[in-house]
Amino acid sequence: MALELFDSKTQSVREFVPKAPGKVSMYVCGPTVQSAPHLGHLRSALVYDLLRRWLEANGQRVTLVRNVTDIDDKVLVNAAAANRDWIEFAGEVEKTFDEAYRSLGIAEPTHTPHATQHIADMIALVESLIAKGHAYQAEDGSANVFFDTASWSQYGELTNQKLENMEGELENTFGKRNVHDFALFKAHKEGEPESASWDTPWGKARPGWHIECSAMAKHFLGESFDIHGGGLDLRFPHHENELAQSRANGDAFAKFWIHNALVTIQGQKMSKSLGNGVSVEQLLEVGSWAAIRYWLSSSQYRSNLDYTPTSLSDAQAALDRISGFIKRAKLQTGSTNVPLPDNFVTAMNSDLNVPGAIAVIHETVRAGNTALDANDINTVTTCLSQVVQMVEVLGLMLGVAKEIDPALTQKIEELITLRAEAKANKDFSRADQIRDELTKLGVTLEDLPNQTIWSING
RNA sequence: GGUGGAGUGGCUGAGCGGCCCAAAGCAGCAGCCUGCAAAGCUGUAAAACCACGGGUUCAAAUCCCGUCUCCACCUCCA
Repeated sequence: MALELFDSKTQSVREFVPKAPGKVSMYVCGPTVQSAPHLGHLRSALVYDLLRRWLEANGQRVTLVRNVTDIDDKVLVNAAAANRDWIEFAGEVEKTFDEAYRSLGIAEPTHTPHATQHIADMIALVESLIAKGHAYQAEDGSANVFFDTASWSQYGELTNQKLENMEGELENTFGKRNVHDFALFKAHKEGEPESASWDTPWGKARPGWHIECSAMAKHFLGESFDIHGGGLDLRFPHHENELAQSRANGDAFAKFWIHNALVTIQGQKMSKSLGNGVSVEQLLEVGSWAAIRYWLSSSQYRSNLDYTPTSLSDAQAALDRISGFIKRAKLQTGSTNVPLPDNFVTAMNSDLNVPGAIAVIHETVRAGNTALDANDINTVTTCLSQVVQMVEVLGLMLGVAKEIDPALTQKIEELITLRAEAKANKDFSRADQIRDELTKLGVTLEDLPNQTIWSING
């Protein structure tokens, strides 16, 4: 079965066929680096990481572009509030995103363009739009440049809206012809840093938010590409405007629009503006990065994902079940190359049903555990191989190879040996005493029929 | 006012016309294992009348109509 994805422009599930066989081009809206990431940003990045992994697992060569919006009103405002140079500020915030992505096992995109490095591309695109009659310099003579929504009859096609039904800004400001027109370039304002504007044919200005994605997508992927992704909250106006700009310019733009649903907390959207975001620091107090990744994968990407106090501990418990099987099975056998289970493939191909795919992992773990009990090594080998490969595709086992201080390892193993001796001598109070000691070190013991294995920090 | 989406067991969360008297995980319970166990495993066991009311169909959680509730977007947000 082929991969089917929900295209939010046509609002239908369609078979995904890349325009160039074997190659997939994807553009994903990355963060505006105005403040540190919260769960929602991580979910978004993870969704496209999973899509990319699945495409690659199926032999596609994926070119993934994820931009960084490093010039924007909020960046300037937040930098000023922190009394910092905005460029440094944006760079630092970006680092916190990179760090979180890396820790979550999200692979680096093929390209990570920054808005400030593609001003020339944007100017060229805007000049072209003006020449085609779809954009204009502000009526008030400022360096503001707007997209002329009235000139583009298909405006609203992405979100199925009509201009006359839309609420607009109450006041028509900055020299727009129409309240729904949106900025392509914003004129330099008094009090803003000189470094935050560029010389353009219309005067000193900085780019509007939407134009960067159109320009950078075209720069890296061409006029037409396969997939455009981003958070559901970007559908309008951001993606609608991107589409309008690019299409009005004559570019075919994205063939599939993918929108990931949001992370909620108590049923409400987690967002910077609501200030209810759960930060990475807060999460790491209750769970590991692996638990965060597992949890973020545990709902289909088009469903909301509600954060509850037990979310991460539930995820950690489920993950421990999988890693426990892998660890035990590896003591008995190795893994070989086997095909992924059909159910797993079907789930992944069904609009990236990752929770369905995870269910298959658990089913396979159960089968493997049963086989371990029955000493059925052939089945154990098959299950282990399948689990390892599925886990690999989903990138679930973060930090499996985490390093432990060799001296500590030695101490732990000595204690385990002493405990085994005590047990052999039926000195159980001594054995329990040693076990307590290990518990204090954060070590959990697991007594197997013929040996004791251990893990650290739960 | 407009445009989308959602309501499934104690919790999380799949399924979207028959394989569903509803996957999977967590919690719980029972059993196994164990010197014991806070660890591990298993479940032929238990737990959901799939928001509510109508309808279509041989067959509905899944389709249609109505009602209620909730969420998102139309302003910066993944």
